[in-house]
Amino acid sequence: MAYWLFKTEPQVFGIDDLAAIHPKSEPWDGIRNYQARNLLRDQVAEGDEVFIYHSSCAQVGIAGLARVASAAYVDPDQFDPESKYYDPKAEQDTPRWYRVDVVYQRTLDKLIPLKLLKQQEALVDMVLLKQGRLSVQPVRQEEWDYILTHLA
DNA sequence: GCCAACGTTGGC
DNA sequence: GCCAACGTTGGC
Repeated sequence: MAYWLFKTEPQVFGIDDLAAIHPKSEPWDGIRNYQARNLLRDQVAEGDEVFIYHSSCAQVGIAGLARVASAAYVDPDQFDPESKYYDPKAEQDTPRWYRVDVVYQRTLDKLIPLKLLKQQEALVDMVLLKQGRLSVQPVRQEEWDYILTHLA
C-alpha cells in the first residue's frame, strides 16, 4: 500500500465536495502532466491512501484524506471535443491520459497549512516542498505518519 | 538534439 | 495581479 498527495482547487472541487458525495467515489480527472500521468497509470493502486491538498486558494494545505477506489483507467474526456480536458492528439487506441476514482475518508479538524509543512525538519524532502507544481505526488510512509501524528 | 519562446501552475 | 519555476512546443 502506498501514499499519495493529490492537489485540487477547492473552488472547483475540494474536500467538502468529496464529503458531500460520500460514499460514492469521484473520478480524479484533468491530470494533463506526464509525470503525474505516469504515477497514476503505473503506481497508484486501489486501496492506496491520499492526502487531499487545497491549492490556489486562501487556505493552502492538506485538507483531508481519501482512498483510491479504482486502478487507473483511460480518461474519456480526452476524446470529447466539448470537454475542457479534450486533447486533439489523443487517439482511441493510444490514449494519453488516465484517471483514478477516489472516495472520501475524512476531513482534518484543521487544515494543515503549507507554511507549517515547510517548517518541519522531518519533511524537507517531501515532493510537495521540492517540486511544488506536481499535482499527483508520492508521500513516503514516514512523512505520512509524521504529518498525521504531529500536525493533524 | 538544442534552446528560445511560450504557457501553466501555484504561492504570495 | 505578480512572478518564479518549470513543462511543452517548435524552429533550426
